[in-house]
Amino acid sequence: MSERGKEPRARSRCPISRTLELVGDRWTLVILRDLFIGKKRYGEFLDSPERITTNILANRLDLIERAGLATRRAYQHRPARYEYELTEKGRDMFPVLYEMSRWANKHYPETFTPPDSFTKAGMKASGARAKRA
Amino acid sequence: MSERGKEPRARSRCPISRTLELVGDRWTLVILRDLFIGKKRYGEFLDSPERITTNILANRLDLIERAGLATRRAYQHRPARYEYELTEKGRDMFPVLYEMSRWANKHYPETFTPPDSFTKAGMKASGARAKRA
DNA sequence: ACTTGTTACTTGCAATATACAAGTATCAGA
DNA sequence: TCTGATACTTGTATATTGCAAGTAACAAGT
Repeated sequence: MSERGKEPRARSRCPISRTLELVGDRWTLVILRDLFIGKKRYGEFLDSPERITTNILANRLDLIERAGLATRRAYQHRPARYEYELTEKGRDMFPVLYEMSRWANKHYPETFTPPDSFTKAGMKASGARAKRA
Repeated sequence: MSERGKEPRARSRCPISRTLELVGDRWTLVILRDLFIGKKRYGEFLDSPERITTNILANRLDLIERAGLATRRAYQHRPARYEYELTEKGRDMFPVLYEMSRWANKHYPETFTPPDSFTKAGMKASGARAKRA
């Protein structure tokens, strides 16, 4: 990947629109979810039940890194192997995931309730930043 | 529009994935945002600064209605004119929009802070449902 | 040495979605 | 009759997605 090039200017200054320009697709936030669960490696993301394809995964990992939501670092050289880790900016996305989760749990009974490990990990990761009201 | 046909089965039972299958695109949630602001009509959605195109708007309004996020009703016949209105299911999406807004406000200083009218309207619309823990 | 397996991708191609421009139908009002 | 408004639909080019296959660099087994 790694097609450089200026990112197109934002459609507007609306914060919702701005967020959607970054993560408004079917896959980016499921990778973020996996990172919150503690997954770090390419193969782990591939194993998720949604079955992301390899080209999309590679593309999204690149976008996620370039957007500063996660960092990539080699945990091994020769052959190079990488791990991805959420940044604070990425961790700050937890409340969005949390509210999506609550919404679906309310309106789609076939969805499962996230395990405490997710909720607690996310709460801790995003810290008091997740609080409000 | 109005291509019927069964909706494809969900990728997984994960509530986050399920939500993204519905609203995981660049436009659906900006239309929801407009509905929260109080916009009701086709032309009002078109006027938003993001400049949605007419075919996408028509498609999304159809999807939004079919998903039960809003209802469509004719406010006038001959010629038929319609207004869209959030359902409870749609109003329940407010916390997601709110958290997206907060996230972008924190990480993208060029985004504006939503007016109180948005926040209050949303809080009221989603009511105590948005509360908890 | 050769084969198999693992990891992290890339490449090719068809299908679908999006953007952009233009057109349509139905009416109201001048 | 002409202009304008509203709510779309249609056509076409481009971009994104999904699916299958291939690649590179090694490790371990036979």
